Amino acid sequence: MGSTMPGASPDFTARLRAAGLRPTRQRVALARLLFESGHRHVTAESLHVEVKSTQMPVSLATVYNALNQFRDAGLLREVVVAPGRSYFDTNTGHHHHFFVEPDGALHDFPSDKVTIAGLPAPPKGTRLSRVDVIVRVRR
Amino acid sequence: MGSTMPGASPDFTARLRAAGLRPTRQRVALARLLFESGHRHVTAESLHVEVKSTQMPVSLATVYNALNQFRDAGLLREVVVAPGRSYFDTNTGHHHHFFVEPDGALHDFPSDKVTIAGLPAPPKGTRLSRVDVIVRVRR
DNA sequence: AAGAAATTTAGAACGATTCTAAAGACTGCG
DNA sequence: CGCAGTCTTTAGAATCGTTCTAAATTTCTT
Ligand SMILES: [Mn+2]
Ligand SMILES: [Mn+2]
Ligand SMILES: [Zn+2]
Ligand SMILES: [Zn+2]
Repeated sequence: MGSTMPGASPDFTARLRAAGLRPTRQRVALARLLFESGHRHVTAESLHVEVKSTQMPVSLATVYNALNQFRDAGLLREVVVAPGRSYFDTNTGHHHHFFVEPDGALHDFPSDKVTIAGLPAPPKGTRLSRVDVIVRVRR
Repeated sequence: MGSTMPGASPDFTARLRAAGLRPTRQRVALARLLFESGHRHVTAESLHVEVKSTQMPVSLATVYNALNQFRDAGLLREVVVAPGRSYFDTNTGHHHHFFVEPDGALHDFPSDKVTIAGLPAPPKGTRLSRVDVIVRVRR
């Protein structure tokens, strides 16, 4: 058995360490929720609700800290679709989003079949950073 | 001369009335700032600063009310580019945006030269509402 | 195990936006 | 015009999402 933490998640521990983050219990618990299944879109509040119903409840401040750190480390990407609320996306690859207006649900779609042609050159003195396509839909 | 308000703006008065909004002095003052010259991108705060240096200062609450009403009436469109701040856009036609990351500046670009091909069909039970393209650039 | 450094936490603080309820303005009618 | 009715404005309080503070706890290194 493992030397220090039975039932630990060496995967997430290593992944956090590789990102330059100490694998604290809180960060491991959050990383498990975020990364152990498929891609997800969460808000700080939704992730906090989720982690509270766990063996390792985590304060809301820590959820915010972790999300920002994970984003800065490239483990997450932040998606802005609505004023006043940030979504964090575990899918860091190239893709775009459907945003379902009333409920606030986000759905990925791959960018490799999408062609954006005819974009003008960036304004003088600026370099392209990212192109976000948000397809807003309603029921 | 006009019958009741010398120096009034019949243009804006009529435009507000057509939108189902009473042409109050505050709304006329804001409409003048927003619509009398070319297209603009404003925040509630920036428009408030601007209108305060006018013969008709307007409270911040009224600026928020007016921007939301103008948006609901189709006179403005709301653009979401950064968490925690809403931009209102006097250009309600089809177009997209450059967003200059550090300073928060927005620049329009026309959508008629841009081709977006290969967008997947909207999720089941939803109808397309709008496609937003945000080209994020940095200095 | 001990010390140093990083992290977590509760609660306060913050900035943007909305709400409340009282005062004021606009409109239609006499 | 003058009034009543309705809508609008306003200051200030409240709310909401997020960040900050500073003290307690955990992690890491030796
Ligand atoms: Mn953030
Ligand atoms: Mn709004
Ligand atoms: Zn996504
Ligand atoms: Zn615009």
